[in-house]
Amino acid sequence: MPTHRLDPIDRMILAELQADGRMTNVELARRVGISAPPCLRRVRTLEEQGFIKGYHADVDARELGFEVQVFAMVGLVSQAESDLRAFEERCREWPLVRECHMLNGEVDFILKCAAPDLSTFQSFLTGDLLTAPNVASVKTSLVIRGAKDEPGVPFDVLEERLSRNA
Amino acid sequence: MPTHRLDPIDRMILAELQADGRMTNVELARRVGISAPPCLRRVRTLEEQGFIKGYHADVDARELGFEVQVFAMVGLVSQAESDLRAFEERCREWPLVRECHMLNGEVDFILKCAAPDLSTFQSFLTGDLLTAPNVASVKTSLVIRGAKDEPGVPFDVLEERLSRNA
DNA sequence: AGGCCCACGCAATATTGTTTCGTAAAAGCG
DNA sequence: CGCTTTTACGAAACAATATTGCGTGGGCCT
Repeated sequence: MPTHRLDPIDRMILAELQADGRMTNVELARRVGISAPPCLRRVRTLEEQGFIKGYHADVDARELGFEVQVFAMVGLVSQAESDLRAFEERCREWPLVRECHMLNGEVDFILKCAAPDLSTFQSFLTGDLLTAPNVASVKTSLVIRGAKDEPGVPFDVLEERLSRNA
Repeated sequence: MPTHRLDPIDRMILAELQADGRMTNVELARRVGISAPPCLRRVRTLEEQGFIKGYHADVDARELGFEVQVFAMVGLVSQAESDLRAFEERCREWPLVRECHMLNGEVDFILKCAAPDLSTFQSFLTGDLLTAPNVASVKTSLVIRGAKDEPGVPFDVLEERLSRNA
């Protein structure tokens, strides 16, 4: 079990790498105010302990030809744990499904999907999702436009909170 | 206007950097089958042309103390363009709101929110979101657990599609 | 064919990543 | 209160990578 305690420098590192994941280590070290070697050690530790799960380029879906983005609200017939797991596993195998979250309330899952065009999504919807075992209902909403898409978490909220509890 | 045409190597680069945004350029070059200098030139071009919008570390929200993730479905009173813009602008200023997408159908916007705990989210909900001008209704759903969270777009779907149209 | 234009690869240099090591400050203990 | 242990830092040395400049070969138009 790791030492699960992050000091202010660790949090700065996470905030910087969340904002720019390709920053060089020397630049990162300069920004958080320590020299390069301990900075790199901290980053490696944060990766090993799972605070950093990975690094990803943010590609422009529309420019790449994925013009359709859809949120799908899915209700299941059975909410037995094994049935929930089975549905989640199916979602992992569908490449059009980018995110799958289990929710409370009347809807069981929300899916974020990306497709090159509407007909591709429609054939996925009718051919895969609606016909999957245990699926009771699906309500889809097309994304007209994106207004905000920030990665990860708001570190400023975290810092505020920590200074209050200090 | 750029030459908007991506060859197979460009798409490979995007796929690799989406999967691992911190890959070194020599490793990337090795994987896509060209030498390092032209590979770096391609990456720079993809960045300048906007195919790559940025790089981000994927941090573990729960480990960091953001235990609550919520989807909020928001309906507005007026859907006049200026009112839509005004609401979007407000979302950009709320740090708890990580994503904001405008939808078709009965719901106008879907918001993905992250908060350290339920009470923080509740005070945002009642103090900010519900009392914001022009907001008619908000339905929130807590995320019980995440089942899939893949970044970006499925490149294998794109390649399939391109080979069919060839 | 000839010439132009890209994009490539090679080689050289600048910058960065990584390991090693000595030191100093903080935490635990007699 | 002083000692040991632990932990993290920074400087230097080394390895690897990023970046630039340049020469070359293939596609393409006239």
